[in-house]
Amino acid sequence: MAQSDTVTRILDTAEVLFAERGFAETSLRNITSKARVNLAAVNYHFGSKKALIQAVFSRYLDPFSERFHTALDELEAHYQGQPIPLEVLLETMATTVLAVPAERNSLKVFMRLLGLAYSQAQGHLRRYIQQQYGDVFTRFTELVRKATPELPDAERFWRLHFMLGTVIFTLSGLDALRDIAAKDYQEQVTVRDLV
Amino acid sequence: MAQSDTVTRILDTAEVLFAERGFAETSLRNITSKARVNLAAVNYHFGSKKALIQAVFSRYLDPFSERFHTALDELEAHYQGQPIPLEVLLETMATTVLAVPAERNSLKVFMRLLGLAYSQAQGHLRRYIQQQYGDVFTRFTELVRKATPELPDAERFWRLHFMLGTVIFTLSGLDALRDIAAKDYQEQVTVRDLV
DNA sequence: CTATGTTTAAAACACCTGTTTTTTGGAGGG
DNA sequence: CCCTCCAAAAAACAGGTGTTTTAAACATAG
Repeated sequence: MAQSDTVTRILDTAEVLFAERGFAETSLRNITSKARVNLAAVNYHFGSKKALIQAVFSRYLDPFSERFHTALDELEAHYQGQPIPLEVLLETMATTVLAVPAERNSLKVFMRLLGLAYSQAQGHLRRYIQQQYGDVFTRFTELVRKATPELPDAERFWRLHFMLGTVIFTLSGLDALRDIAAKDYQEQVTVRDLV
Repeated sequence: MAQSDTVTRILDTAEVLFAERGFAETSLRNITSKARVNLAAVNYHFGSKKALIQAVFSRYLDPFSERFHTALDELEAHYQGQPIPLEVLLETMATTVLAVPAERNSLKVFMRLLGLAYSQAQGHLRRYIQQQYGDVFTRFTELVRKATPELPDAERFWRLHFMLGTVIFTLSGLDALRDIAAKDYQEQVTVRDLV
């Protein structure tokens, strides 16, 4: 069993358990037993549970951050200093978000993790994400600012956070909602329908 | 020290600790030591930690449920079978929500708890809330249905959940956002501004 | 005052947690 | 072959968890 096998096995198992039950409710023994891996492997490869949590996020956010940066590069090159239309910015963000989990587990897991990062106190996580990926978000909001110069700063700030809240909250509870919807209205709902 | 004193002391302390750090991250010893109450008192008065969590929610949701029912009664009496306008329904819900925590701790705590109930798996909680307060919500959505007969059921369903997500997500992270807003824009934001 | 039921206090219980240490296994290079 | 190095496995550790038990204090009714 090569190293990478054990490491990715841990990451794969951890991310779905975290997404399902939260961080505190998921023990290392839950993860290692389900991943059929020795308990000590987590502390051996990652150092601590906190580091494992951050590694789970990195595996999603690193590709996202990179792609989003290059996508914004292309947009800026194309518009040559002119403000990029708001719809284009939002569309770009949406497609970048959707592109990431396609090759990994699922959009649901990704969104659940983002929701947990927001809601579940876990101070270290928010700090980590802030200092690791804060610049992409700052760059994006700056472009949004140029796209909507008529809005007061506070107004734009609140609208962005409303949007974020709606998306993360809804998509992170997606299959619960899908279940309700299916039961109530005999209707199939897919994510593509929503975007 | 009369009984009620110990019980309410536990509830008062538990609700802010739960709101701050979540359920799993808050131990009974945290609660009882901060409330200056014996550890065993929780299991004596409530039976278990799960029951304590449910009791915390009941203290918020029972008054809310009751008031909301009577508010809807008055509306139905006033409109005498005619559909109640959507804006009136939403306004009523908002004012009822805001009325509850006025006499208790704070809107922030109430919203944080609702957010946790949604996001933090805690299967027993969602089940409890569903079977305890499901009827109020059902009644409300039914009135919304009559107010918006032109909407397909699924469309209305999603719009309601989008709205819920926005409100809960935003208000539950309110002071974090308030801090950011204050730092970024030197602007004071109050909840009243938002509704 | 005694007796009864109820609330607090203290201690102990069994279990689970993240982490560390020790031991084993096995592959690659001199 | 032996040695080294690294990964895996097993065991042990210290500390925290929810809960239960035991003992004491208290109030109240007979």
